[in-house]
Amino acid sequence: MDLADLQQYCAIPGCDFMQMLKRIVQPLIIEALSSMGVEQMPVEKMLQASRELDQGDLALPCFPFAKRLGMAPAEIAEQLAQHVADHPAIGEVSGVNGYLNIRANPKWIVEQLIEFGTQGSHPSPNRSVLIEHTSANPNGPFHVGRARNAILGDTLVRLHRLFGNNVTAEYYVDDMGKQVAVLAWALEHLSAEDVEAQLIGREPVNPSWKGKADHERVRWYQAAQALRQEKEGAEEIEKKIGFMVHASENGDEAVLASFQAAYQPVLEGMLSTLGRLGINFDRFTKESIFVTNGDVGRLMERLQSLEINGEADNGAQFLDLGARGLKGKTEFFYQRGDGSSLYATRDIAYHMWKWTQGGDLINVLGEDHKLQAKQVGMTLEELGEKRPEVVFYSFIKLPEGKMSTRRGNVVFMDDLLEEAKEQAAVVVRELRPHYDEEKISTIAEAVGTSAVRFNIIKVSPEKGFTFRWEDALTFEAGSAPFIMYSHTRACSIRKRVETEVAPIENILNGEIETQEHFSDGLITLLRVLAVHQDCVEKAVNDHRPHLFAEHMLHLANAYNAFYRDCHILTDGEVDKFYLWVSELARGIMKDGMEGLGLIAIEEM
RNA sequence: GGGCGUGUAGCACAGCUGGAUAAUGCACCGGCCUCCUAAGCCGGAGAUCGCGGGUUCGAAUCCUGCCACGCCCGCCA
Repeated sequence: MDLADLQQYCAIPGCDFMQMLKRIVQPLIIEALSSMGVEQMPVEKMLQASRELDQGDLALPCFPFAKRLGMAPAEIAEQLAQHVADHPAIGEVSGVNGYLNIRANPKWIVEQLIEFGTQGSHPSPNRSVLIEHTSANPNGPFHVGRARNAILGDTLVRLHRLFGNNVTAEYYVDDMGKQVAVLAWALEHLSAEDVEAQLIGREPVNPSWKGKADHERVRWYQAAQALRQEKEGAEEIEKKIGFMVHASENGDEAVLASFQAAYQPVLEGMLSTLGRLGINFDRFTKESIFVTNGDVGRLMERLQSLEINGEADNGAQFLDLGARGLKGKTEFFYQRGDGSSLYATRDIAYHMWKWTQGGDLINVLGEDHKLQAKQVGMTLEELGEKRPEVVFYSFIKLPEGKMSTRRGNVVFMDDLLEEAKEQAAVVVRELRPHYDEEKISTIAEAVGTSAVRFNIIKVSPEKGFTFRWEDALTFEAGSAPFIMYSHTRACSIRKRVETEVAPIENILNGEIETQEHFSDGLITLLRVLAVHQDCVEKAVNDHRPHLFAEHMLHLANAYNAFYRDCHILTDGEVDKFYLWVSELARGIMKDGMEGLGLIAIEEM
């Protein structure tokens, strides 16, 4: 196979280096097998990335051939190794323990990296996606319990962008529910004194957040919630709030305006917290617009004409989704007896609108929304629309139990970030006593926020997560600072080469000559670089960012091995090839960190 | 009761489209700064993969039963 063939393989979407190698090796193995008398085996499926990296890059288990050949698998593997033809891409072929192991020729990997970069000639997918995430009710400060949605969602946004997709990050603002009504009622009816009287015994607002509306106004919300629990007066309050909710659901402009006045500053406070984590949105869509613009009304009419529609005694409308295979409680109510809409109904209208925006839809939701999401999805299909893709996650809880804004047992993200920064600053001061306070502050902020994000994104979303301060504030291997540190090493080398030798561009222009000798650290790094794009793709397509987080840990670790084995700058002399590898890795680390929302500082 | 999810070393966590000695970090033990930032590197010890059956040449992975934990099963949002 010559270069032209290789390029052809590279033009296949989703083709990374391991797949290229596989495509090269596969026919050679089929040939070798047939020379041994084995035909028509699904080699493509059997040939896999090796688990034992010491043994090779690709492995073919030979056990299934044993019966046909009447030989021991170990023997087959060994013989097969003899029969596989040479190829420049293949470094070594061996038969061990019944496995045929194929090692890529590091020189070949380097040639591919030089020719194509880590992305190969991978065409940018350029798919449009609308990712809706967070969408937390604007009734109080962002707490750690809500953070998983935001961090997961934002990382998905970033990874899609890294992959080349066109992303809109959207926040669906719940501006008409009971929670907002409670907030609006409280702000209108309670004085600051009333609120504090109600919240005696609870922690006061952290002085650091005085004047931040989310922290201030949540007190009103909590006071109102407490009042609603009381024996006296609760009924009256409930009536008023019910009236407001009702009015909002019927699209009452004045009530909606009062809601907005109540929640907007809170929302802005939450967004500033998210901004500190690098989380931003392209668009905010208010739930109420689908009521006021008539979409919800039209939707309910359409739903009523469906054959699975049913009506309760009081006139409430539902769909019998049992007829479409839903188990358990099959009645899905979308309209109250009084004709008003429900949250899910508005959500359906919202999704129909989202589909008109011209992109695939991805939602990030807590596991408590699973049933609801299923009902919404089934209804959308019933209407001839597509279902959105949904990424679910388990809740973050505290060691002492579930978090709740209402009850006030929460860890605020603002406090966590402040604490993270402080802890990081302690470490920087200790490790780099010569840095001035301004520099320490910049580094500590980057390290603190990155560590918080990474701590949450590195575990798979369906796994329950217990928040622990000591885990969130770990800055060692396995954390964001570990990745950041490897990157600063690469930056540091770059800086030294530039100041002590010459501008990098001058050194790296012209041919890069590969070396004949490849040390362990170099090979380790090349291998990780070779699978990078594949990791991005997998994380994006499977909605599993934690896989990419783990890959970045591997990359940082591999860079450290390379750093150990391959000295770039020795006595004022630059090893051009090593510098090229280092610069390639530096760029990939930087992009990858961007994809995870980690801040790629150059010194720490 | 029904649906969905989770259960892997002392702790945390990966692997789950079946394949080798179950990966990684913390904690623990030992080694490495006259050498590009030691937030690092190298080595060691530590696992009946919740429990029982089944399918298979081969099971943490698939099927099945059981146990434990979480979430959901509102004309709430």
